This record gives sequence, structure tokens and C-alpha cells, in this order.
Amino acid sequence: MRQARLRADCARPGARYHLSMVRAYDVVAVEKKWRERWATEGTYEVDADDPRPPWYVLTMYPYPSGPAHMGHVRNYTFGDLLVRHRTMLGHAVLSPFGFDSFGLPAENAAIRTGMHPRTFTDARIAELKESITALGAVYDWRREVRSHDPSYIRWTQLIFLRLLAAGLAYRANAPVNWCPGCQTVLANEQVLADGTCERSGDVVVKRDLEQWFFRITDYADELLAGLDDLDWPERVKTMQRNWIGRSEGAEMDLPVEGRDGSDGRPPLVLRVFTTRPDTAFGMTYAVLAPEHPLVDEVTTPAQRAAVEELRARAAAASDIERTSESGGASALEKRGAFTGASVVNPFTGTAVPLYVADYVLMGYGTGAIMAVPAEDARDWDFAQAHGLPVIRTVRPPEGWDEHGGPDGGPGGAYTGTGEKINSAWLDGLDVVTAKRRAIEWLEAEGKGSRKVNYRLRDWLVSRQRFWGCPIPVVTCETHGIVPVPESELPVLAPDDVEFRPTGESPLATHAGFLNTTCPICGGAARRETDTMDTFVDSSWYFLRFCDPWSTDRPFDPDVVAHWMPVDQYIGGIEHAILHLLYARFFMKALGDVGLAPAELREPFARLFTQGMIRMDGSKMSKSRGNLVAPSAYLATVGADALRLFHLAVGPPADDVDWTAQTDSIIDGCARFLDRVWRLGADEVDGEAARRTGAETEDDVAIRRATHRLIDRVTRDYERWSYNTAVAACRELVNTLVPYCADPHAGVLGDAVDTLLLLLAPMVPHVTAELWERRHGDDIHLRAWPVSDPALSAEQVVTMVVQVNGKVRDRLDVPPDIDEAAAEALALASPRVEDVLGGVAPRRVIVKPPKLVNVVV
RNA sequence: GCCCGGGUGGCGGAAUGGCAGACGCGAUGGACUCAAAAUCCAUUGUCCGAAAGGGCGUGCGGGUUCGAGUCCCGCCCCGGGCACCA
Repeated sequence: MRQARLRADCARPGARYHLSMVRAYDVVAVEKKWRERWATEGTYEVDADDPRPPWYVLTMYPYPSGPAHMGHVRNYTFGDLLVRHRTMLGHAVLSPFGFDSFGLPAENAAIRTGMHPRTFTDARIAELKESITALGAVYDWRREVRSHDPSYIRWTQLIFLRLLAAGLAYRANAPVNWCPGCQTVLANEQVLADGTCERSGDVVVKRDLEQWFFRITDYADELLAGLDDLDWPERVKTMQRNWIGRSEGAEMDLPVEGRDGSDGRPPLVLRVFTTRPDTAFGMTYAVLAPEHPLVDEVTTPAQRAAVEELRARAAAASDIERTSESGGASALEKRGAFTGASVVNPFTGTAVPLYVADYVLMGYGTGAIMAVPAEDARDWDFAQAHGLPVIRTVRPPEGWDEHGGPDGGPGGAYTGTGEKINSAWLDGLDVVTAKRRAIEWLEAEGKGSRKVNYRLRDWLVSRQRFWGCPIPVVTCETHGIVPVPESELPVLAPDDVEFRPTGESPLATHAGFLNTTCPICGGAARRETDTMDTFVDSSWYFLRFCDPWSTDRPFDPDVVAHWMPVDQYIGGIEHAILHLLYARFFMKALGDVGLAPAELREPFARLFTQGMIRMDGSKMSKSRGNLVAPSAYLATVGADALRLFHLAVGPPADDVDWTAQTDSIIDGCARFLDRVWRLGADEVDGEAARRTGAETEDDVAIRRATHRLIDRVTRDYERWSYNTAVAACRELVNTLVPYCADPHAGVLGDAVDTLLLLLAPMVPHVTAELWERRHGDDIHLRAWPVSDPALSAEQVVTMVVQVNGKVRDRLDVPPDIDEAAAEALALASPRVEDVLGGVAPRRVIVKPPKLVNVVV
């Protein structure tokens, strides 16, 4: 092996990477050997009756888009490292893998090529599986799941039916987001802030359609409260909190003037939601959303034309136009029209004008507001534009009207705290108290009540696509919507389908699929042609992984209770809201319908979001066409070096820039592994005969360095600081190489063994090979090393001596030196005496054993 | 506009309020070689100095402290999220 000279040119045409180094060992052969070993020996297959304590590591299952790219490599390297590390720590580690295999790309490919999405998808899965395995990532492949597998579809459909039975799934007509590119509706979560589709980038339009929803809003409070106890990145939790958007306030009724019922017409009241009931005395007008059902009713003939024009414009405008044209500070762009009607302020009995304006949204609260320009910036802008009065109900800070505004200009709405004014019986109170009193008054008078509102909407799950899990219901002429009996699941899409360029789902026109019979009466019925959002599949796959063999239910709750929650979940920040919120909802809902353990409320105890790979300033992705294929690296430097690169380059949570320098850094990783190889295989050039017997001072220093390394690396693994763990290992190697000139056999052997154990989770192949040569057994079944405190403790430390905060001397001292000795030693330093020049210290700060600071 | 991150050598990055720049990449010089590759050794923030040594340095301006990359206040720049949610 010493003579092995691998001239590894990059064989693939177009690959960027070219290795010109001569390697110390046959990387490709070694890595292949161990990959096969792990697979045939089932090293990482575990069962629920394993006596070791369970530990569940999960990396988000991928959409199978073909061979792995660098983002996958990075992702699965972190996950695999944890699996191997936890195993060495003595856990039974559940490490499953699967594929999120429903989705639009396969259907688009079918439209393009005529190939059935299943054929296409299975081919992509084979490629991805192959390249993930080539990284040396280990999984319990017996547990593999694929969303599109009939044995998975069956349970996804059963879950749907149970949710339907529990009232957590329902069908409703609603204004929905329609993506013309994807030819389907989207959930709110799948529409980006600029009003485009997160998948296709097309501008999403509003349509009224009958759709299926999951009642996620029933869980809004629990989804919010549950976040507090999760060991997740704060930023992800904040994003979920904002998305749920809980706000407390009150609803109250504003009687429409002249519509008290005395003229025979039914009485008319306008219900509004506000978070600031304390400001009601400052209401100077009210506003309806353009889509509000009362608009027609209240608009006077004189105003009808203007109101109609506004509504037409609002309806035509997409959300982007509506926000971009009128967003921002400019008051004049707030578009609205007077209805001609007035509403009565229940607090004052005063009538104020009622407007229609597009800055009020039908989808939130009641779609109508009381407007208080003095204490709301949007109302202020609108009031300015329409010449409406302002009544302050909170005393603004001194000088607010002169310089309280932006850039010290004139102040506008004041939304802060302060003393209530102009508010009758609320005057003199603070805002919080006034808010409470106002609500109490509303409830006592029967004019309103406390109300909590959420930004969160129910989850729209139906998709007008073919390549998804069919929704298992039929529509019967007499019985309406009827669930398919559970015994008849799964409902599978037919194979003999034709994909049209229009993008229309073939299910909608396939007579054999469409025509069926009603499970209740046996009469003619029509199948539901919508399929489920693929986020439904990914909302429970981690539960199926626990018990993928279950044939009578999706999974055994007891087995799930054994493994769940996932101890460490790893994935991209892009799922901060979508997948992670849906999966949390599913965990709660499945518990409540009796499928999952009821007490298991949260699926993922810890979450880590790794950084993405950027190239030329943008995310490396297939759609941007800037992928760097790992294959060229795997065939040359090998998986270990590529893994090491991702671990060493920086903190795992940070983004990585793929630059012209990157290949050199990867070469450096390969170089390091070569050095480890030479140490482990006793091939260090010029290595002398090894001593035995008594250990010298230098030998003990190596022992100490080895044990300190155990402490450092162990701590770094715990805090996800792999870059510093790698750096620490490199330091030891840098120390060991010169030490090999005159090594003590036992000391060197222990040092190298320790190094291999610490590196094993990071670079599993090369460490396994060296360990086998040295000891004959499998390093990955060995225990994680533990340091000897007597050896890992520092023997001498460098004490810094400062004069006025500037370092003037460094002294070697024992780590347990006391204050008096440290001070005496510092003051006796010739260099310190020199700088002091006879001046007596004014004060001496002593922090043994690290520092003495002499102040003059 | 609001809410989070972040700004440290040529580059990626280290640093429980206590030696700024660990480790690596790149660069420079040297050993080995006919030569190259690989390998090994040394140097590498910046300025002054032959050297010893010293000055200056963590986006900018203040502050707290014996001592600040780290804590506080006010800015600037970069990245991300949210954005008429009443």
C-alpha cells in the first residue's frame, strides 16, 4: 500500500475538479470496501427491542431529483456524523432514510417526455440512493419509505379519513391561491411575499374554488405555546410565531346609522376587530374591505360608482400590486372610497363616516375596522389623504408633533404607551389598563367581547395534480361526499394515462378512475380527482420510519413512543414554516384521533438548520444551474476528504461559499488524511526505532496532548463545532509527525488510536481501515474515548503579565498558583521592573493562573 | 418600515470580559530530486527597526471596566425573514 500511487485524474467530461496529488493510500478501494462492509453486516440496523438507550437522528428526507449535489453532501455528512458518534456513545441509533417522492417535477417530466412519473421517479431515487451511499452515510435501509409507494399511500389516505371523521379535514369554497404555472392551488405558506409561487415563480392569482382543508387553526394556540420548550434555533421559532400571528384584542359592533330596524328593514351592525379597544374614543371613521359582504348593502346610490370602481380595481389587482403600489409610507396612495353611510361609535354614540379601502383585508379579523388615525400609522396615512380628523387618545411624548416622526420630522400616529386623554372615563389610565377596562365595558354593555385573532389560516391540502396521493373520497348523487372505506385503501391513480401539455391532471378526465360506485348505496359515484399536497406525506414519514412494517395501521403507537420524539432533526432553513409547522400540527392531530401516542405532542425535540452552499452569491441549486457534482470528488479525493471539507470549512450553521479556492481546501483535507494514514499505517518517513520502557518528559507531553484532545473534541462535538474539532486533531498530527523521529511505542500507539477514534464519525472509511490493520476489529463499534483527568489537566500554564493592560511578559506557572505567588512572580519579572522604572504600582489585578495586570 | 443574524489578515475562519488571528488555504524561502510531483522544515496582520524591541490594529463614534473582538448606547454596511394582519 505504501507504494500505491494513484494518479487520479478526473475522468468525467466537464467536471471541474482535477486532483494532481499523489495519495498515500488507495482511497477508492478502501472506501468501497467499507461501504460494502457496513451494508452487508447491517452495522446500523436497529430494532425497538435493542437494550441500548434509543436515539433518533433524522435528516429531512429529500425530494429525489437525481444524483446528490453538494447541498446533500453537506446535509447528510452532519447527520451521518451524529449517527456514528451516538453509536460510539452507546446508543441504539435509529437512522432511517426515505424519499419525498411525490411532486411536480416528475409530472412535468411526464408532460415533456411521456414517461410515467413513477418510472421517472424510481430512476431518480436509484441515482440519489447510490450517491448518498457513496458518501459513506449509513442508514437502516430496511426502513426505507417512499411517499408514492402504495403501502405508504394507503396510510396517508387512512390518516386523511380519520382526520375527516374527526372534523379536522373539511371541504369548503374559498378564495384560494391559484398558480397558473403549476395548474393548481397553493397553500398560503407556498405563496412568497411578492405574490409568486414558491415553486414555479409564477404570479399567483385568486380564485374561488371548492377545496379541501385541514383545520390547523384549531391548534394555533398549542402550536404557539409548544415552541417555548423546543430546542430549536430561535430564528425558526420566531418565524413560526410570526406566521401564527396571535393578537389579542376585542370585537365590537358598530350600528350602521339609520339601520336600527325602525324603518322595517333588518337592523344592520358592522362587526370590527381591534387590538386597541382603548383608542375607541379616537375613532374618526371606519373601513370595510372591498370584498366585505356589507359593501353593497350600505353604499348609497351617489357613492356607488366610486365604490364599484374601487372594488373592480382591488379585484383585478394581485396581492403584489395591492401591496407594492400602496405599501410604504405615502398617505396619498391609500386607495379608498366613501360609502355614503355612517356607523355609530358605541363608546361615544357619535356617527363617523364609513369607507371602503383596500388597505383592509377581508381575510383577517372581520374584514372591517374602526379607524383611529392618532394611534395607527395606516389610518393616519389614510386620514391625511382624505382630510379626516384626528383625535389623540394617548398623550404623545413632549415635542411629538414637531419632531416625533421619521428623521426628526413632524410626528404622525403615536403607537406607544402613555396617559389616556380625550377618552372620558379612560382618561388618566395607562394603555394596558385602559385596554382592559374598555373590553370589560364592551362585555358589560353587550356591545362586544374579548377576541384573539390569528394570522394562521387553515391548511389548504388539495392539489389539481396527478402525481400525488389521491384524496380517498367519492361524490354520490344522493349521499354527497362519501369516504372510501378503509378496507378499500389505497386508492391508486391509474397507469394508463396521457399527460397533456396543458398541464391538466389526467385524473380529471380518466373515465376508469372517475366512475365508481357509492360505498353507501352502490349507485353511481364520481371519484375525487384532487390529490394531496406533498407536505401531507412529509408530515408523518418520521413516524412510519419507527415502524415501517406495520400492516394493520400506519404505525404502532407503542413503537413510536419508544423512538419518538426525533432527538436530532437536521434540515434546511427553507422549511422553517412549511414542513416544520405542518409536521407539528400532524403530531398533535394524530394523537388526538388516536393514531399516535396522545402525550407525544412535538415530533422534533432538537432541530439544526445547516447552512446552504452558495456560488457566485446565490444558492447552489438545480434550478439555478450552478451545481457542483460530488461525483468527481468521490472518484478522486474520496468521500472522507469531501466530508472533512464540509466539517472543517466553518460553522455548520453558516453558509458556505464555493469559490476558486475551494478545491485547494479540499486538497488540503486529503493531505491531512494522508498524514493520518502515514501515522496510522506506521509509514512516517524516517521513523526511528520505537522505544519501550520508561517514558520521558517528551513522551508524557504527548500523552497530555492526547488526553486534552479528547476533552476538546468531545466538547466540540457536543456544541456542533466540527471546524474546531478538526483543527484540534490537526494540531495533534502536527505534533506527532516530528515526535515520530524518536517515539515511545506505547505513547505513539495510544495517541494514534485516540486520534482515529475521535476522527471516526467524521471520516469513517480511512479510520476504519487503519483501525482494522492495527487491531483487527471495527472502530465504529468501539466506545468513544474518555480522558484521564490527571493527564488532560494542564501541567503548566502561561501567565500573562500586563502593565496598564499591555502584555509585557509571559511566565510559565503551575495551574494552581495562588494570588500572592502570582503577584510576587509578576512583580519580580525583570521586564516588568524595566517598564515600571521604579514607579510603585497603584493597583495589581491578579487572576491566577492566567493573568496579572499591574496598574500604575 | 419592523424583527433577526453578521462585519476579525490576501481568503475560509479561531478566541468562558484576560496573550487577537488557533487550524487551514494561498504566498515566500529552504531541504530532498538530474528535474518535477509528492513529502519535510521555516516565515507569513501592519508600520518603525540591522536586531532586541516598540507603535498601531477586530466596520464607525462614544461609554462601562484594571482590562472590550466579546458588555452598553448611537450610527454605517452586508445577509435573511416578515411586510397594509387592524
